[in-house]
Amino acid sequence: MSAPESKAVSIFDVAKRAGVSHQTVSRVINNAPMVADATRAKVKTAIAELGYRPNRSARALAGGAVRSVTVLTTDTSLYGTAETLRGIEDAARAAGFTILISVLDPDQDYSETDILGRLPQDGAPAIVIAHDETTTAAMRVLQRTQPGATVATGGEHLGVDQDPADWLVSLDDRTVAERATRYLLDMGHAAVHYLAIPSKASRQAGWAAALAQAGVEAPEVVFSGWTVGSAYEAATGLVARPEVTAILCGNDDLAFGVLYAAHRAGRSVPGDLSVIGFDDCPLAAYHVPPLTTVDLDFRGVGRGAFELLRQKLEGGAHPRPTWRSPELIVRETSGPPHHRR
Amino acid sequence: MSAPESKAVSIFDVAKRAGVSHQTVSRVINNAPMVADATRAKVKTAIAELGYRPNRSARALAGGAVRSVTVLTTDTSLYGTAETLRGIEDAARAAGFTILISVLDPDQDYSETDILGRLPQDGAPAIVIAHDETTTAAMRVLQRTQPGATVATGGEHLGVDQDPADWLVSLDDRTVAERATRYLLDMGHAAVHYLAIPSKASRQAGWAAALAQAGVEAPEVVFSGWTVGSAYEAATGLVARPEVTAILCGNDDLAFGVLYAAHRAGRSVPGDLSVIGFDDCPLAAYHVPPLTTVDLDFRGVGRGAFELLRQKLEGGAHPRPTWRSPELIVRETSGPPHHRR
DNA sequence: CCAACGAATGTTAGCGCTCACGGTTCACTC
DNA sequence: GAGTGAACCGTGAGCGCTAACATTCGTTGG
Repeated sequence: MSAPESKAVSIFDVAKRAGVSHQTVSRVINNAPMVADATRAKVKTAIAELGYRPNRSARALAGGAVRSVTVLTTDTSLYGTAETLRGIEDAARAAGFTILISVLDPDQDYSETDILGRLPQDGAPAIVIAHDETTTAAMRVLQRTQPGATVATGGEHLGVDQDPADWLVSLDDRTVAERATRYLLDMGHAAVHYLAIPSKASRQAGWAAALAQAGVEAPEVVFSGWTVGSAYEAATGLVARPEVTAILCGNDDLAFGVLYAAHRAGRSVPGDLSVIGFDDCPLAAYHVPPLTTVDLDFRGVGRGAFELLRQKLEGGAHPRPTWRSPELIVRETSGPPHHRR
Repeated sequence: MSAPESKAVSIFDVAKRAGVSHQTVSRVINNAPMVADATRAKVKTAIAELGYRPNRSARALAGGAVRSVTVLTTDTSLYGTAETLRGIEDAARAAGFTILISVLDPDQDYSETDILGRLPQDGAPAIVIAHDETTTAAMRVLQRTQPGATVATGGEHLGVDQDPADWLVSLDDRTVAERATRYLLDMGHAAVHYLAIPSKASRQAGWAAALAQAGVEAPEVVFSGWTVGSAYEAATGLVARPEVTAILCGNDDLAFGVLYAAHRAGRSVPGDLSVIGFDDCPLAAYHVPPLTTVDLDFRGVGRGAFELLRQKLEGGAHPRPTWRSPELIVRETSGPPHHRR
């Protein structure tokens, strides 16, 4: 019934109660040295008794340490993005950072002011999960205006200058794409087709490289959207052709779409058709049949991105972040082609 | 090469340039009335020329409108949560709100201070996506301390007081669970088993109600975690029993786990076993076989939650938010039981 | 023609905090 | 016993903004 609106307690209230100056309180909450243990204790009890909580806006305004990361991304529902976000979250939470997310519209062009305006203040730490044009452009802006407080993850777009100092060229999926393609080729497939997501040129590049090395002419790339449905649509034509015996897919969702299309076309997997995905999403191992795919440690990359950012912010000798490298996981959607005569 | 660090431009810089007072600038950026069109224009060009961007911390500190929502949740990678978040994002973005997310650890107990400390400032708008104990507890704290700036979504835990004014009892999945169960019963299944997620008592309640109404004794509920893998583990025992002919699953992921378990046990779907999920995730329609499930409009609920919050914040006559109601989508994992004699 | 009004603008005082200093105190030295 | 410096603590200013009030000036009506 009574108003709990009783005016938030400030550093001054705590100071009065503890019989010290507000600055001493500030020192205590920031764990600064040069405070006697006795006073520190007094202040701490006062804080507890009054239920004091520091005001972030004030702290930020006064020029204190920021303790927040803004994540810029387009689509939070994609597996890779979501997992990366999870990784950032985990690490940021452990470090006591608040995380803000700002979702950009992939179909929109943003001015420099638009992008900068998404940060809570000038120079605020940011991580860009760059899986498309829009986010890549955002990264370019931030990289230029505040290189010391920005890192990116994902990316690997060809033709973009990606300084490893702030662009976490996260996973070497080019190499693993090459390996996956070669694995298919080595089993005897005459060709390997590629169903592309709207990003990740590196995977496609790896695929192309493996084909070139084997002296096989690269079939035309088929383009799909991000969804299972779009993959199904895009793949119906492909799976109908009996000479197509192996399809490498831009990610697991696309692979599921292809599998469904194959099923509808009456083609058996892996007998008539081998399918390989990317991501190793949780379902991959429990699909019928279990999906051959590439394990990509997005969560680790997210954590790494945060650590890298922190490194930039605070300097010091943080250990260089690491994560699992991509690995082909052979399950039951891939095998040698049918022998037909 | 030159430092772009040249001290962020403030309202005073703009004021000087436009030849007005800083307060007039403030009025312009807040679209306040009582400003002559001519001066407004002058100020606007000054803003553009200087590339001025308002400082959020300062604004918040000075007691201005907040324009941010903090979303509290535990696991952002669950389909329901992720989609709800998407909905909130969409709506918040359209309204020009910044969104902060704060991820709680489901295995941890939080004090009131812990929870309140996650908000950028006292009384800041918040939305809780409550799918478990931890988030429900967080909601209770916020509901008590700042009822005018908090809404929750999800929930539906039995025994929790959920005032519809601030708790968006989002989707009536109790009723649809009942309907799904009856659908299976009506096709001739002697019993319907339930594989439970660690939440959503309402689904289980609907299932139990349908069985009771049909005079069927409710089989023991089998409990699973959130992942496909845990569902697979949990369901292996169940699918091995030939008298089990129908399983209702807490969500689609669990259903996929059950389907895989059934496959491994050599039981055909829907011939030997009917399986129904909840969520209608994108993959459901493209699974082999396509999954019978319940369409749940989480994204709509997320949008709704934001609108409800805004309503509380700003008052006025916003339209009451709406979303699709849950609907059973019959696909190919359900059918009448085998007739055996 | 002047008081009264109100639209348009300016002035002042903080919001809660940190930074950069300036003071104390007190143990030690020479 | 004055001098020194470290350890501790306090004071004042100001971050960029908005709320509340004060002021100016062109209009209006009696």
